[in-house]
Amino acid sequence: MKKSLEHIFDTLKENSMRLTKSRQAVARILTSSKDNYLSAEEIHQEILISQIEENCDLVSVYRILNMFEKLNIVKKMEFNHEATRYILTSSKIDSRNHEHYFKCNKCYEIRPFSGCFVSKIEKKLKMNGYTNLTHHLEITGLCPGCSR
Amino acid sequence: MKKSLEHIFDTLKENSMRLTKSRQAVARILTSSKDNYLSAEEIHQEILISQIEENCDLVSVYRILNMFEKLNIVKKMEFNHEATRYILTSSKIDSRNHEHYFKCNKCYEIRPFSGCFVSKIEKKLKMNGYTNLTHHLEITGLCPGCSR
DNA sequence: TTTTTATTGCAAGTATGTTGCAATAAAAAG
DNA sequence: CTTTTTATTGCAACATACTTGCAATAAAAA
Repeated sequence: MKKSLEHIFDTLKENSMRLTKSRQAVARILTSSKDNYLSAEEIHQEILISQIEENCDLVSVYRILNMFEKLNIVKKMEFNHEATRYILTSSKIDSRNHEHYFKCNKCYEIRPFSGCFVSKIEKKLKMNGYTNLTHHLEITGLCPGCSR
Repeated sequence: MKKSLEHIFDTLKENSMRLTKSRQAVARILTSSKDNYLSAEEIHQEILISQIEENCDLVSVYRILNMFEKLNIVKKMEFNHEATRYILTSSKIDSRNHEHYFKCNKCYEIRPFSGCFVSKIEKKLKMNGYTNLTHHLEITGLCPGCSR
């Protein structure tokens, strides 16, 4: 926890970005929340709730998150037409380099899964002249806990 | 072409929906356009361009498309954070029951591809207690034509 | 033709952002 | 430890992709 917060601060310094209260607040929420996938709106709310002294406009949260993405501190996760969610690149989920997720429709938990079957399809496409391929896979349903 | 247009009109009658000019216009664009995936905005534009006498508010296009979806005339395709696209359920693309698409970033053509590798993953998940599974896969890049 | 009521068009609202610009605050300079 | 510089912020406004309420209109029934 502490570690990744310090890491974010270091990254900001290395890129000569100012260590403002807003940036500290966003970083703190990202590293301390039990959810590892948060929307800008949720981060904004958590900042408001957690500490009265701290304040950060939603617009700034968006700007900070976009900057964090450029600095490779967070990764954007776009689930269909929902609000973009942000995940720390240093998190367990991302560090294993998962690109695919299962999302429960009831508890909203997001779980990554390993094994990318899509690469097989991409291989085929490449052989047929397709280039610059990227993909996005998303499985939804009910997780074991919510299925009971 | 003609056939599917008549088919839409029949479906409306069967469900005692009025055969209004707006609905005819949307149906006409859906069945006659060379694109088989159209957004509400695009359908609206094509109506405006194609025949001066016909007019249909964008709001109505949305309402009509939502109704068409309920009557199983069209299917919604949601590509990431882009505008929803609508495809005729009677189209070749849909009738083969493809669930996955390749979308070219240059010419914007959407091509379905067969073979669902994802079902293997879903099988695994089901064995582990997951239920009500659905998935969405999307591959983007450059098609052979645009790669040259 | 008249009547009924489903449908439409307009205005306004919602969600999820982005952008311009003056005010503020972080870091550098003195 | 002030003052200065300029990056950052907050507010208002704009953008996109829709949805909703309601009075006016038009499709179908009477």
